[in-house]
Amino acid sequence: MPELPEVEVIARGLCATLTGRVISGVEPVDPTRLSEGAATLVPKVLGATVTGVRRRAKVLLVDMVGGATLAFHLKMTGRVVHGPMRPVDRHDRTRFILDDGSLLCFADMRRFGYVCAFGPGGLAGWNFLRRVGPEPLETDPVTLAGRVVSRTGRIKALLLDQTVVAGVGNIYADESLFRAGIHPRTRGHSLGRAGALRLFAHLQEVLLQAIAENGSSIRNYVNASGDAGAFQNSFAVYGRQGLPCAACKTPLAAIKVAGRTSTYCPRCQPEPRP
DNA sequence: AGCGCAACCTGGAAGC
DNA sequence: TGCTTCCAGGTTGCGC
Repeated sequence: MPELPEVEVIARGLCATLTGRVISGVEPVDPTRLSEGAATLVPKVLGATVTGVRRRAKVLLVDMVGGATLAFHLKMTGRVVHGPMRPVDRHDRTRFILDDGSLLCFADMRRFGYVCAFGPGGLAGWNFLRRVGPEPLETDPVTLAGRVVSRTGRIKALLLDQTVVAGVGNIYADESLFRAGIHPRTRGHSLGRAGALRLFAHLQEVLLQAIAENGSSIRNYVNASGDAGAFQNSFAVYGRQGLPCAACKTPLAAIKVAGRTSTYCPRCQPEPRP
């Protein structure tokens, strides 16, 4: 499940190999994964030259000469891989043929993800991106802390809320809460300035470490070249229910918060006072 | 505002 | 072996 670090790694990889390439063909293998009909989407990108690839929140953005942009939301199982031309695979959803004969393929087993295209300037009007909160790696922890200390909701829910802070999913929410010693059910306003600052400092640290390790490969994440990441080997809590805490050996516990499984250490992350 | 829950999907794992 | 059920989770939308 690509979160911020995984999408960032994909974007950096694609930026290196895709910049300067021209989109010379589009194969809408599964048109239901397009945000609009192929008849209107394809003309926005066909013949366009790629100027760069970047990430905003968990969305992958391919910019083109003239200001058009191709956007991919990978959701749970989506992947975008650039490589040699090959036959259509079972999970291929949209395929882009480039001027050097290579293939940019959006594949997604579970069909949650989607592709959209925006004409010049159109990206700014995309409601999804307009509502997304600040980038955690490009924002001062003081500013980020200010966005949760006045809220009454559970901190785990706030971290997952893309309008509060962009790009955080279940893995990095759990990992940063563990590092900060904060229970996932703690309310935003009871974190205190110091607690919130500590949390976002740890969030930045864990995101940077995950990017440096090429992201986390669980289920089927791969980067733009099809390679797995390594950060899953560094998980302290995610997916480790029942295993001993690395810090204190207490068995890690799992509870539901905001409808998601939250794994934490009952001793290092004590229950908030009600 | 916050929270719970269903829906969207598929495949792997666990239970019977 | 073969069936059913559960679970994974990003996002939206609905109701309380």
